[in-house]
Formats: sequence, structure tokens, C-alpha cells
Amino acid sequence: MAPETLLVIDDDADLRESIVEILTESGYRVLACATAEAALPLCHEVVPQLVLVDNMMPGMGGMALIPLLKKDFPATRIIMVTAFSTVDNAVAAMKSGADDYLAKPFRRGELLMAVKRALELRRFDRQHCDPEMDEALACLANQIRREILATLADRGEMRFMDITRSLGIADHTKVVFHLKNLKANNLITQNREKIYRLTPQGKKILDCLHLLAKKISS
Amino acid sequence: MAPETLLVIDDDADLRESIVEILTESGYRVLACATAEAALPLCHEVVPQLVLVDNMMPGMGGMALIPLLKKDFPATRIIMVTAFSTVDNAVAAMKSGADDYLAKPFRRGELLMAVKRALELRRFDRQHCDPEMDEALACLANQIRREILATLADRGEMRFMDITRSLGIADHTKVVFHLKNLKANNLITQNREKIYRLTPQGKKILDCLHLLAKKISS
DNA sequence: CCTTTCCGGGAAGAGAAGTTCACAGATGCG
DNA sequence: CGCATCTGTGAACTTCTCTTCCCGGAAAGG
Repeated sequence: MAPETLLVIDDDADLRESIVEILTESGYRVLACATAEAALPLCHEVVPQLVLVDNMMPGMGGMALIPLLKKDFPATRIIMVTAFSTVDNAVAAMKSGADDYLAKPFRRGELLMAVKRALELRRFDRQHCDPEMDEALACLANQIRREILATLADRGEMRFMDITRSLGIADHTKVVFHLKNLKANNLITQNREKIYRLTPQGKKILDCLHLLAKKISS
Repeated sequence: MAPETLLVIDDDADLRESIVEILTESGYRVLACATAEAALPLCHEVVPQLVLVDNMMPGMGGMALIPLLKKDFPATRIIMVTAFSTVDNAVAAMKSGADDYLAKPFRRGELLMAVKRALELRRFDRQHCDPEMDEALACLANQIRREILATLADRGEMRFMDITRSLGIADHTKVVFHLKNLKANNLITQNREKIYRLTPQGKKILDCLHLLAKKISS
């Protein structure tokens, strides 16, 4: 198995080299650069699985880089590293899409732990599964079913007629048809008392739909 | 339009009432309770669009409540409120799925701003379900078309017959049909000399498919 | 009790999606 | 030139999805 590629972005050469060394020793393939501006073209050459980015840098800061990275490389994990950590800064970084936040100075173990954890989450993301894929996508191809999912996500749990009316569909049996389809695909359940709600599966799929919608419109 | 329902969870009665008052004045419909344990059944009765939850509470803490809320009400936004804010705590909250993090004491304006922002993000997520989404998903629902995308992503650029043979499809006109479909949806192009390749759009969508696949299998 | 609303099954048909066939221009090759 | 391959088009046909209509039982409400 090929080693993961990591990218370290930090304008402080000493610290950068030190991080690179720690990660290289641990068996990762490590790239590095000194500015956010240099990072983007580098990523387009060799797509990293994980980026460690400093917050305070001359030119574009690490914070501004995060959305750009997320846009071009959605599967890449991002850990923000910072010398002057504040609660507001940490919250802002996580909101932007960072997966973790590391305050300098950190110990070797902290760094490795954060890196390992982020990469594991990513691997978890990467697995494939074709047979159900077909059914799930066929299920999602229908707009009414997507609306049902969205409505259920919105309201948490609903009865049959609530759903029907909420969608503004006159013929309730049409809704039955799609509900059955969604149930068969395990995206919704009807646990007790006929109440419909999303399955965890359904929630995940819906998340994905939002992501897809953003990509399409961008 | 119905006012949004907010839920305030805080064991400090004074602060809770004060928050409720501020939010009620601003036109929201506000529920409140004193413990995380009481919050869940309350949510099942009236699903809130936004929850403000205190971190330190007797019994289950706010941090533990977040994943539970996320699970049952994926579309509900969560703002964590805390008296003893630390970077680590903020990062942990955001990792758990909080959408924002507010340190006590906060001013009225800060609170309202955070609430307004979270609700706006939520509305933004909620839309986006309609425009080209339908076509894109209809396009992806077909397995052959997904295979074509994957093959093209793999090989970069291919001629018509290469694709056909690579898929092991005897009838080449069937492939033509799907290629036309993909072209119409702007996922592939035929730039020069009849050579097919992915569009940037197509690449993004394929990324998304991987993401979806992983969500399904998990 | 009767009536209404809720929740759903199942069949028939409209309509969309996918497949196959028949054919044809372009290109290259001996 | 004669033949084969590449790259399609268009129409007919099949298959599947979706909608619509008719029906019925269960619960609620008066």
C-alpha cells in the first residue's frame, strides 16, 4: 500500500522542517511549502491526503486557504496549526472546514495522534460498494423522494398525511409509492405508530446530496 | 411564514430566562429546559430548528447531547454555550457537530448574530434541491454511465471504441446512447478528434460518488 | 351509530429510459 | 478500388418507473 501524502504549509522554516521530519520518520510521504499561495499549485500536481496548515503566514493566511482547498480537493483532510490559539480562532477554523486544530507548541505524540486520527477518518470515507449504489442512486433520482428526505430531515419525524400535505401533493397514494421505495432502500423507517423518520443511512445520504448540490451549482 | 422554533438548554435559570427573553423579543418561538435529559423528549414533541445548549450541566453534559441531537434531528442547528471556554473544548464541540460556539458572558448582539447566522445557513442547505440536481442524479442513476465516468477518470482520455471494449459491451450503439446522455449533462466532452474526456464538472461529480459510496457502505 | 380522516394495497395505463436493429459517412489499409 | 473499422443516427421495440384510479380497513370524532 502506497504511503499517504501529507502537505505541511508553514512559513517558519525551523518548525516546518521539524514537522516534516517527525512525519517522515513515521513513514508518511511529506511535501512542504512556505506559503498558502504555493500550496495550491502543489496540490494540483500531487494531491495530498492531509494538509497541515499554519494560521499566521505572510500573504494569504491559512484560514483563507481552507475553503479553497476544500473546494478543489474535498476528500483532503485539513489540520490547522497555530501559535496564537484563541477560542474564536479555533471555532472559525472548524467552521471553515478544518478537521482539527492544533496549538503550538505541540508534542510529537500530539501531532502524530492528530494526523493518524484524521487519516483514519478519511480511509473510513474511502470504501466502495457498488451493488447498493445502484439502488440508492435510482432512489435519489426522483425529486419527490428527495423532497421527502429533506422534509423528514427538517421536521425529524412525521406522520403520513403530514408528509403528503407538506409536499403539496394531492394524491396521497403517489406519496405512498415513494415512501415504500424509500423504505425498501432503507433510507426511512416507520418505527412505531406509523411515524416516519430518517434512518442514519438516510441522513448520511442526504448530507451527501447537499454536498452534491453545492458542487453542481459551483 | 411560521417563526422558527428554538430550544434553550441551560441549568442556570437566570441565564436561561434571559436568553429566552432576548430571543422571544426578536420574534422567535422559544422553548427551554434545564437538562439535556429533558431536551430529547421535548425535541420529539416539537422539533426545533436551532438548539442553544450549555456545556456544563448536571447529568449529561451538553457535549454528550450533541451527537444524540444530530442523530435524531440532522437538520437542526446547534450552538454550544459555555462559561469556561477553552480551545480544546471549542474544538471538541465543533468536531461533535456543533455549528457555533459562544462563550459566556456574551452580549445580546452576539447571541442574536450567531442565531441568525445559523438559521440562515440552515435555510441555505434546505433549498438547492431543485435545479440541475434532477438531471445530474438521473444521469448518475445508470450504472453504465457511472462506469464510463470511472473509466474515463482512470485513463484520462479515450476514443469511442476503447470505451466500448473497456466496458465489455458488445453493442456499441448502446454506449453511444449513454455517451450522448453524459455529454448532454456536461459531464464529459469530446474536445478534438472525437476523443472523450471528463469535464471538471464530471470530475467533481465522480468525487461525490466516491463520497456517497463510502457513506452507503458505512 | 354514522361520517370523516388516516393509511395503505393493487391494478391499469401513461410515460420515460434503455436496448436493439438497420443503415451510413468517414477513414484507413492493402 | 474493395473491404474493414470507427463513429455515429434514427426508428422500433422492450422494460421499468411513475401516476392514477378504485378499493378497504382502522381510527377518530360527533
